[in-house]
Amino acid sequence: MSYDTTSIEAKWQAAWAEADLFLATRDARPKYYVLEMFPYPSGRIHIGHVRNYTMGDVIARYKMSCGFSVLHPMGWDAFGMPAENAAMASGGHPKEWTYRNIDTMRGQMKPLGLSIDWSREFATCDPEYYGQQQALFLDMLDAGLVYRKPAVVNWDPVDMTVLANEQVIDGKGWRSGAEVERRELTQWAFAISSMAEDLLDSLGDLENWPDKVRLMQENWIGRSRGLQMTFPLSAPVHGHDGVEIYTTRPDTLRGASFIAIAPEHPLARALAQDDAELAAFATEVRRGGTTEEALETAEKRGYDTGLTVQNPLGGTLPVWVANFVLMEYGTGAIFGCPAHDQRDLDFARKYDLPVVAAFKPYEAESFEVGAAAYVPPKTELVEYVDNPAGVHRTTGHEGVETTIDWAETQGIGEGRVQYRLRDWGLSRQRYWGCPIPVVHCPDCGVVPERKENLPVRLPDDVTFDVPGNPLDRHPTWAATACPECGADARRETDTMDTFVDSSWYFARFTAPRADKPTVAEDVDYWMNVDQYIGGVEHAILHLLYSRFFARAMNVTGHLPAKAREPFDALFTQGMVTHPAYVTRDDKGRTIYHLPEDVDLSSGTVRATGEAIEIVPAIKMSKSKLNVVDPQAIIAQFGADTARWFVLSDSPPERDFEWTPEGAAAVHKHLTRVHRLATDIARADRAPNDADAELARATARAIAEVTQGIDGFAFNKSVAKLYEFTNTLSRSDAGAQARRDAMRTLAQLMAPMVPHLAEEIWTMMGGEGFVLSAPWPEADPALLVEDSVTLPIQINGKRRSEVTVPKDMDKAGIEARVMADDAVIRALDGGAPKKLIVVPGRIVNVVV
RNA sequence: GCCCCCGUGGCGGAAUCGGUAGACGCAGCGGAUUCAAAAUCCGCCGCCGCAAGGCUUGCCGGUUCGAGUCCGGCCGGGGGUACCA
Repeated sequence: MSYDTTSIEAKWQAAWAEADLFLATRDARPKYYVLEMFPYPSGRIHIGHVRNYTMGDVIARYKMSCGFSVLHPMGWDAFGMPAENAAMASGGHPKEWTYRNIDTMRGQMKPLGLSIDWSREFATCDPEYYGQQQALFLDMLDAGLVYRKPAVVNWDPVDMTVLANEQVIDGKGWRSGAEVERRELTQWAFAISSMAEDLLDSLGDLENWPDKVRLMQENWIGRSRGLQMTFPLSAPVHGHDGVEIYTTRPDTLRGASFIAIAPEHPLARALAQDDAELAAFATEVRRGGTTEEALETAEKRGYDTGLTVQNPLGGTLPVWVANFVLMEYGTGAIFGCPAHDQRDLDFARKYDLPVVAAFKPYEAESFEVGAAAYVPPKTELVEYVDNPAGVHRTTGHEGVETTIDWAETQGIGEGRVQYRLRDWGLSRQRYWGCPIPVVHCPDCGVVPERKENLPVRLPDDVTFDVPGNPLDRHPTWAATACPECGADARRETDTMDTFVDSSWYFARFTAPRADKPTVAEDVDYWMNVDQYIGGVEHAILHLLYSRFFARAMNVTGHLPAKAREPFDALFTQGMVTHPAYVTRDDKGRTIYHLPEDVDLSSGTVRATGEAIEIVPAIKMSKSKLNVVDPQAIIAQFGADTARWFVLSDSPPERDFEWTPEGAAAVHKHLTRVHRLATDIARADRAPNDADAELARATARAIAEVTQGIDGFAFNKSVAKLYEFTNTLSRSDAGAQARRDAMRTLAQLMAPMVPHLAEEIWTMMGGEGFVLSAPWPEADPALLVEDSVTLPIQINGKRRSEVTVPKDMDKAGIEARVMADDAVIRALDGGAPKKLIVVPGRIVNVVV
C-alpha cells in the first residue's frame, strides 16, 4: 500500500465532514476558542496563509484531543481599497471581485484539511454583518463614544479626492502626480482616548501577550505628565490674551527662548486673516502627506508673528508659527528650549534665537551647548541653573515634579497627564465599506438612522470611471427622509474605516447568524478568544482598536465584562514578506505588479514583457523570489507535506523561507513514516529486551512534542518527531511494542499532518478518529534518568566530563572531578583556586 | 525622525533559568545494495591546522568562575508610524 496523498486526504476530509467533527457546540466540556486573524480576500491564498492557518489548526486539533469543545471559525475581512482599485483598473464591481476571490480562496483552503467550523463563515461585506455593525455604531453614538470633529486628510488637488497614506508617494498623489496637501474635513471619530488610561493599565494583565506588543502599545498610548500653563500676550490680539502651552519638561523653563504654535492654532488662523505672508506660510507648510513620518522628517520651518508673551521668569518670548507643532497633541503650542531639545536647537540656530541652559552636567567644570542639545535621561543627575522652583542638584524627573509643584503654588499653571493616543477617525470617503448609518437633515441636523431600517445597504449601481466617492455622486442613493421629522434629507455618504469591521468579528463568530450583534448565552460561553494568532504588523492598530471595541461593546451591553480584554493569549507569527515587482511609466513613477503577473525567469511582466525591478533591493534574495502556489504543492506532495513543512525549520515567530528541496524532503519523510507503519502493521516479532527502551523513548517523545505545542514551538515538536521516528525505525523491539509506539507517533503527528495520522491510526487498529482519542500522557516513571553526565570546565573551557549518579551530592562530585585525568594534569600537583559545582549542570575548575 | 523586534555552520535552525554552542532537517562527501540507475539503508560533515592545538554565535567594550543568553555603544535587516490590511 503506497502513500497516495490524493486519495488519503480526500477520504479523511470526507469522513470528518460526515461526522461533523468541527462543528462548534456549546456543551458540558470546557471550551477553547482559537482564532487566526481572518484574511483579506486578495485573490489567492499564499504560503503565508497556509502557515498561519496551519498553526491555528495545530492548536485547535491538539485542544480537541485534550477534551475541549473547540471553536475554530473562519471569515473574510472583505471591505477595503483593493476591491475599488481592481474596479478602477479593469472595470467590474468591487462586490463581484470580492465574492469571486472569497470563493477561490475558500476552495484553496479546504484541501488543507483545516479543522474549521465552516458553518460560521461570513464576510464583513455581507449586509447581515455590516448591518449589525451599524447597530453597534448607533449604540455607541448613544453612549457618547462616537462624535464628529475636524480631522486632517491627504487632499489631491487635481483628482479632487481624498487619498490614503499608501496612495501618497513622495508627497505626491499616486495617479495624478500632483503635490498633496493636508486639508481638514469634519469626520466621525471613536472616543478611544477616553479609555486611554484603562487601555494602558490593563496591558499589565495580558500575561500571555508578547512583551514586545505590550511595550509597543504602551509607547503608542504614550502617557506623559507635564505642565499646562498660559503665557500672557504682551498685548491682546483678536480676543486672545495669552498662549496656553503644554510641556513635559517644565524644568527647562529657564531655557525657553521662543513660543511656537501650530499653523492651525486659532491664534495663527486669526493672525493670518490680515497677514498675507503668514497665510502664505500656512499654505506652504500644508503641503505634503499626513503621516507622522512625513511631518517628523519635513524641514523645520517657522514664521515670526512679531507678537511676544510675558515670561513668568521675567522678560518676553517671541511667538512663532512652526510646522513641527501639531494641533492634535497637547494644546497646539509649546515653548522652545533649544539647549535641551535637538529640534528646538536646530530651529534656534536656523532663526538665530538664543540658547540658554536650564541645567548642566553634574559637577561639570564648564558647559556650553554646541551642535548637539544636552538631553540626558531623566534619571541622570544634573545641576540646575537658577531654577525657579529652587532645585539644584537632582534628576530630570525630580526637576519636572518640583517645577510643576512650584508652578501650581505660584498659580502659573497646572500639572496634567496627557496621552499621545488620538481619537480614532473612522470616516472614509469611499464606496466599498460599511455605510455610516446617519442622515443629515436641514432642520434636525445629524440624525441617527432608525434601527429597524438597518442595514443601510450599499447600492450596486456604481461606477469607478472617475476619481472620488461613488456614493457621494450617486443620483438617488443618498436621498432619504429624515428619521425624525420626515423632511427630505441626505444620507451620510462616508463609509467606515475597515478597521471597524475587524474590531468585533471575533465576537460575531460566537453567533454569526443572530439578528442582533451578539447573543448573551453565546458570548458568555465562547468569549474570550483563548488563543489569537496573527501577524505582528497588527501589534498596535488592529489589536488596540479591538480592545477599545470590546470595552465599548461592554458599555453598550453587547459583551460581558470579562470580554473587555477579548484576547486571553496572543501569538504573533513571523511576517510573510513579499518582494515587490516594479516597473516605471514614462514619467518615472513606479507601477507595482502582482507576483503571479511577473515572469521571474526573464525578469519581465508577463503581459507586456517590460523589465521589472524588484524592491526593496536589500530584501532581494533567491528565496524571496520564489512565489509558491499552495495548490501546486498540494497537487504534487499533498496537504500534509505543505502543513508539515511550514511548521518545521523556522520558529513560528520568525519569517519563513520556502525551498523546493525542503518540501521534497518532507514528502520523503512522510512517505517513510507511511512505509514504516505498513511494515510495523505486518510485523510479527516476540517481545524482547528492546521493548523497555522503546517505551522510554515514547515517553520522552510525548513529553517533548507536547511541550513544543504548548510553547508554540512547532519546529521543535517537528524535530522531536523526526528523532522519535528514527528511534522507532531502528528499534529491535517486539511487534506489539512497536505498534504501541507507532500508534503514539500517529497521535503526536495528528495536529500537524492529520490525514496521514488518521491513516496510520486506523492501520494500527486505533478506534474511531485519532482526533477523538485522548492526547497521550507520558508515564513520569519512564522519564527519569538515573545518571547524568557533567561537563568539566577548566578556567571556563570544556576539557573533560564525568558521569555520576543523578542524586550525587556536591562533595561526591568534587571527589570524582579531582580524580579526573584532565583535572590532575591541569592542577599539576597544586590545589584549585576555586571549584564550582552546579549539580545536574556543570563543573568549573579555576586554577 | 520616533517606537518595537531580529542577527548562531554552505542553508533553515537548536541550546526553555547565565552552565558541553551547532539538536533536527536541507545541501555536500564517503560506503552498502544494483549490470547500471532511481529508491532505500549506513557513516562523515562549524572554521583553520598533517597534528598537537587554536578559533568561532554581526562588530567593539563591560559584568561573571563561566555570556549566543545580562549591561553599554555601534553596524546591518525587518515591522509599525493612526486612510494598506
